[in-house]
Parts: sequence; C-alpha cells; structure tokens
Amino acid sequence: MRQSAGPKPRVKISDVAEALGLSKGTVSRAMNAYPDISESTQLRVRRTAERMGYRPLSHAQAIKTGRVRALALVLEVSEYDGHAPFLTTFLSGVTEEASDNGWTLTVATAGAGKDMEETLRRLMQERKADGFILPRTRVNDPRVELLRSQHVPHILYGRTGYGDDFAQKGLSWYDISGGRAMTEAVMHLAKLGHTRIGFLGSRVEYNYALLRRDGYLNGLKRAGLPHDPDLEILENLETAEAARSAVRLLHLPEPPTAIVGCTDLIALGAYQAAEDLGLEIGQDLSVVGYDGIPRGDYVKPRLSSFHVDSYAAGRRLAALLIRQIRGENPEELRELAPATFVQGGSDAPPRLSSAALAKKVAANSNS
Amino acid sequence: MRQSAGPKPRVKISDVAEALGLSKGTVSRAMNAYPDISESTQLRVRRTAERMGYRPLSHAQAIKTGRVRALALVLEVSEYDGHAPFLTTFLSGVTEEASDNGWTLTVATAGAGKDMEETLRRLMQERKADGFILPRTRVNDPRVELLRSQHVPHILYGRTGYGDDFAQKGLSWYDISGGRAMTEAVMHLAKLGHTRIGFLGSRVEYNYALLRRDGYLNGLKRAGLPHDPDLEILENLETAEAARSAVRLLHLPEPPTAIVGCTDLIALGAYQAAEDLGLEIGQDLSVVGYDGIPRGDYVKPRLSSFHVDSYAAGRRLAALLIRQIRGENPEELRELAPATFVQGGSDAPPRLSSAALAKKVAANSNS
DNA sequence: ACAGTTGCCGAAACCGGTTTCGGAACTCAC
DNA sequence: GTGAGTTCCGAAACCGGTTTCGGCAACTGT
Repeated sequence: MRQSAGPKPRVKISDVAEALGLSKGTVSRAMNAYPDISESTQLRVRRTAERMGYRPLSHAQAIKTGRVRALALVLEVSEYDGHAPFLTTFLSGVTEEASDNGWTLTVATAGAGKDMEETLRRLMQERKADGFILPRTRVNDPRVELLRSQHVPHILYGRTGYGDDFAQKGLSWYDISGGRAMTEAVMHLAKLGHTRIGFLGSRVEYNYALLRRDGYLNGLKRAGLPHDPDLEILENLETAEAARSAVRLLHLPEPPTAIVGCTDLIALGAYQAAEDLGLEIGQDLSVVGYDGIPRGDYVKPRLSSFHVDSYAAGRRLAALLIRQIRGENPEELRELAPATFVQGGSDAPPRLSSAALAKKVAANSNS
Repeated sequence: MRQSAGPKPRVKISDVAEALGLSKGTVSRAMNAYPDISESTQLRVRRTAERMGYRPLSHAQAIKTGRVRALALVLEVSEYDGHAPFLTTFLSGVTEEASDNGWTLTVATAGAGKDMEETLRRLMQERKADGFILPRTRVNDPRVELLRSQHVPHILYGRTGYGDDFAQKGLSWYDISGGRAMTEAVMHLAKLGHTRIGFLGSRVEYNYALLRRDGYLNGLKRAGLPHDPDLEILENLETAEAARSAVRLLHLPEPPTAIVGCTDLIALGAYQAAEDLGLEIGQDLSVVGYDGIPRGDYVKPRLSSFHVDSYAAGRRLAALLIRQIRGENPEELRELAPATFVQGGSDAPPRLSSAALAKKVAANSNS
C-alpha cells in the first residue's frame, strides 16, 4: 500500500501553538527569544517544541526574513586541483561549524571565468545562501568584485590584492601564513648550513604565490644570505613543470643545495628532478614543501613540509562568515593562522658544496 | 554611506506580472507550463521574465510545493577516507547535473552511526533537500532504513543488502561493477600465465567488498583455476594493513605470483610488501588494483588498475535522483557501469614460478 | 439563435513561518 | 481611586510564490 505516500506529516508551528493554547505568533516570538515574551512562556514553548519534535522550516522562515541559514561554497574545478586532498577535511570543518549554528552548506562547482560568474549569480539570485566562502583567492579576484557589488556577505580563504591594503577594504578573510612558513623554511635550511637556497614558486596569479615568495626573500634577508634571482623560478603549476624548473636550477654553475617549494606538489617536482639527475634527496639536495599532502608521506624520504590544518580553516571560515551575516563589521573578521612544520627526511645539512654538486650533476647528465 | 544596505532589490513575480499587465497567478502558471495558459502568453511571459532577470526564489516556491530543488549529499568522514581523491570530480558531476536542471546541492558531513542518523534527520526535518545521495553503501545500511521509513527519496552510490534482491526492493542505485573488474583482472592475469593469484579484499562491512570478492572467485572459475582459500585475505582497510596481509601471502609455501587488490590503496600495500621482501613489482610479483587513484600513477612501476569515472557517477546519480523525486518508479532508476582497465607496469607474465618465488622470499627474509 | 463546450485568465486562498500593532491586565505612585 | 507605565500576548498583515475556483468570451453544433 502507501506507494507514493511521501514523507511523514511534519509538526508545524500551528500544531505547537494549538498544543499550548497560544497563538502561532507568540510561539514564533518565543522561539526567537523576543523580549516581549515572558521567560516562563519562552521556556514552556521551547520545551514542548522540543518534545513535539518541532523544527522550523528554514525556507518558510526565509520567505519573510530573507535568510536561508545556509552558506555557499563554490569550488573552482581545474584539470589539476591541488586542493583535492584536503577537500574532505575542509568540508568537514565548514559543515560542522555551520551545523553547530543550525546552518547548512550548499556546494557548487564552476570553471574559472564566465562560468564562475554565472554560477555565483545564479546562487545569489535564487538566494540559495546567505553568504559565500571563496577559496583559492587570486591577486585580482573577479569573484570578490561581483559579490561586493551586490552587497552579499562573503569571506575569503586567503587574501587578495597582494599587499594592497585598499583592496582589502571591508573584506573578511581567513588565511594561513604561507609567507611566514617560507621564511622559516629558509632560516631552517640556512641553520643547517645551506647557503645556496633555491625557490620554486607557483603561479603569481594566485595571491598566496606572491606572499610566499615574499616570505622566501624575507628568509634570505634574516638568514643573512644574498638574493640571487637565478635561484628562483616562479610560475610553476604542477609537479612535472616544477621538475623541469628544478633541473634548470640544478644545472646552474652554482646550483642550490636546498630547494624550497611553494607547495608540496612543486616540491615533489624536485624529487623527480633529483631522480633524473641521480641525486639523493636529503643528502645531495634538501627539499622543503608546503601543504602537507598525503603523497608527501609516501615518497622516500618523507617530504619535510609545513602542514595546513584544513579542518580548522573550514571551521573558522564558517564561524566568521556567520558572524558577518549577523551584522558584524567585516574588517574585524580576519584571522591569520600559522602552518606547522613537520619534519620528514628531505632536509639535512648539505653533504656536498654547491660546486661539488654542480660537478655531480654534470657527471650524471652526460651519462 | 550605504553601510549595511544589503543585496540589491530582487525582481519578483509581481514585478513581472505588472510589467505584462497580467496577474501573478497567470505568470506563475505560465512559467510552470500549465496547459491552461495559451502558448503565446507562455512565450511572452518567459521572454520578459528572462529579460527582466526574474528567477523564482526556490524557498518561496518550496513553501507551497514542498520542493526546494536541492539534492543532499552526506559524506561520511572517517580517519582514512579513500574517497577523498575523487571527491572534487564527483562533486563536479553531481553539481553540474543538478545545475543543468536548476537544482543545487547541499553537502553535510557526519561520522558513522548516531551522528549520521542525526544529521540525516536534521536535514530531512528542515527539508533542506528533496532527496539524498548515499555514497559508500554498507551491506547493512542504516541510512537506507531511515530514509525509507520516512519516505524520502534517495539513491545509493553502490548497492546494499549484498545479493539479497529483497533488500533492494524499491531502491534506486548507481554502481560500478567492481565485481566484473575483479573477474577481468583474474582472467587477465591468468592469460599472462599466472596460476597462483591472490586476493586482498577489504572490509566485508562494505557491500562492494563482497561483490568484488565474488568477482575474484568468478574470475578463478572462468580461468579454470582452483580456489585456494589461503590465497585470499579479506578485511583490509588501508595500505599498511594490506602490506602485512601481502607479506603473509608471500610467505605461503606456494605464494601467489600475482595479487589482485580490492582497491588501489590495498594494492599499494602489495608494493610495500614487495619492497620489504626484496621483490620487484611487475617481475617477481604482478599487482592489479581498482579505483585509479592519482598515487597509483606516482609509484614505480605504475599501478595497473581499473579506473572509475567519478564525474559520470556524480552526473548519473543526480539525474536519476531528480527523476525519482519527480515521481518515477525507483526500481527502474538503476544503472550499472563498468570500470575501465588502465594498463600500468605492475602486471606481466610471471618471471618466477611460485616455488621459485617462495625461495626468493625465504632468502630475502633471512637477511 | 441558443445552449453547451472550450480556451484563457483573474481573484483569492493558501503554504508556514515572521513581524507589526494594539489592547487587556497588572503594577505603581500619588 | 485614578492615570501613567509595563508586561505580555492575540490578531492580522505580510513575505513571494503556487494552486484552486470560477467566470468571461469565443467557439461549436443544431
């Protein structure tokens, strides 16, 4: 029987009102803690609502309040998505924080550019969410312009406008200081005895790439090392490309004995280069990465890297965004968290001098 | 000025009605293709609605229709989540298909057990979605019971009730035939000359684990090989555990010269075992996996594996679920897709006989 | 020419909540 | 005992859509 009976009948606000002998308006105000409802009534209402299993329909509330109690996350999908490994934990963070506040998360995906704009527009127009989380911020981010122009609350995972304070005006963000991590990486390697420390950066289109490069420069300065432009190659995207860049660095007359990678994927490019050139990671060449991706734990030796707490990032982003939606000043909703260094086996005192390394590279390349 | 101005004023249905000199009821029926509105009027309404940028508020519609035009995906988060690598592409599939139909996706995460039940309940009660996608089905899946008892539409990514047709009654699902893949794997290895083919299964709590094990048995039968219970070890969870299992298999008096892994992570356990025992993958030991995870491409030799099209899976699941919500018979909304074998370097004719392999293992173990 | 259909649309109720407004009952001071 | 406040709640409007119902005009058949 009851083939297409559909879901069970819900208990609605009028049911609660009737059960209590109150008007539904009163019940509503009691549930929302209006001051003109007595303490005792509020308690009474909440208790029976709880007992009857009443939960307001968020979309029924939304029609009047304009709030759907939902956050939106629009993921940019590209062929190679370096964020994939963290996605689950990141989502956990966001959804758990949202859930704790009685909110939910709607997720969408979009390619870059026009597609992204359309997707955002659609979600905004249908008001599927009260605010947006924007990951992977660019130096010049059209998503921010769009949301800002429509006055829709939003928060960035990462900063934008690269150092331009004006660009950050009125913006909320949560970021992990990749710059500081890069500085620490350089100082750490310098302390181990390295004097020629290379840097493999990633696409400067992304804001983090520039901040981390600044961090590298800052590290050199604090370690008292000169900045040799030959030792840095930016604009890397993924491992294979980074591998070619690393080969170029190692073919220099005075090659680096240590390489700092802007991301783990890039750092693993150095692994590949080392293998191609017959070098031993952690001995002939030290490498430090950033992100803490799982694959870094499965290479030999383990990649020393700065780990990012994606779960915490998700939680904080959701929490800050909700506060913004509730009316707090966006500019005061900013947080900068550190990444934590996790020692692997890829960094050590240099076994060879730069000159000796150059010879080894040359020898292995001829064969 | 305009500090907390909020989003721009939306164009609502009454605006469209007014612009056309029609009543809003008529506009609504025209937008929803009611037959009692003339073709010409329908066109006129749609065009001006389009021109004015009118898009109905899904939650305003929901209040009357009960449909929010949203799908829900509740991810089960465990310490080790094997699905993580595919999540982005899977999400792309789901959201793109949903988006093409004017739907959206709300995502939640939950641990197993009580937490999962609570999360599902909450989403159902608040009616945040019209239907649910359930990934990672178990043989005995409490989520299915829950949703079924509440008569909420849902579709499984994978099957449940392991072979029990009754358990599948009234259920929609999309699955990829891991069983068939395992059969093919065994037959492929047998054709290469292997006669001792081991199987590393995963937790039989999950439905796919049993189906794949059936596929393994079926492969043996079709290849005319005897089933030796010693050659299979089930209940593996992740790589380290699978590695120990593989070591056990290789220490048998007549060890397998080839191992089929129920998942790539498990197959990679065989890699680890081979390394520990001084064996060469693809020479001393052939390995075939299933999933097509990225890490399989970064080991040497590349892991031969059956690749799963997560994007397509996401799309189909969303499409089927939407059809179910629209009233189609759940039992007719089922699809079984094949995985495609991608040749790596981990499978080859056996270099050693089982006996010779046993000797090599023994020799290397003593050292 | 007239009754019976049919095609097409307006009016109004409705969905499940929120919010405004006003008034009854109760205090308190004088 | 009366007027001015308070406290607390009910009544009703409202949010932006959907759906039911009924009626007008045009068409049909005889």
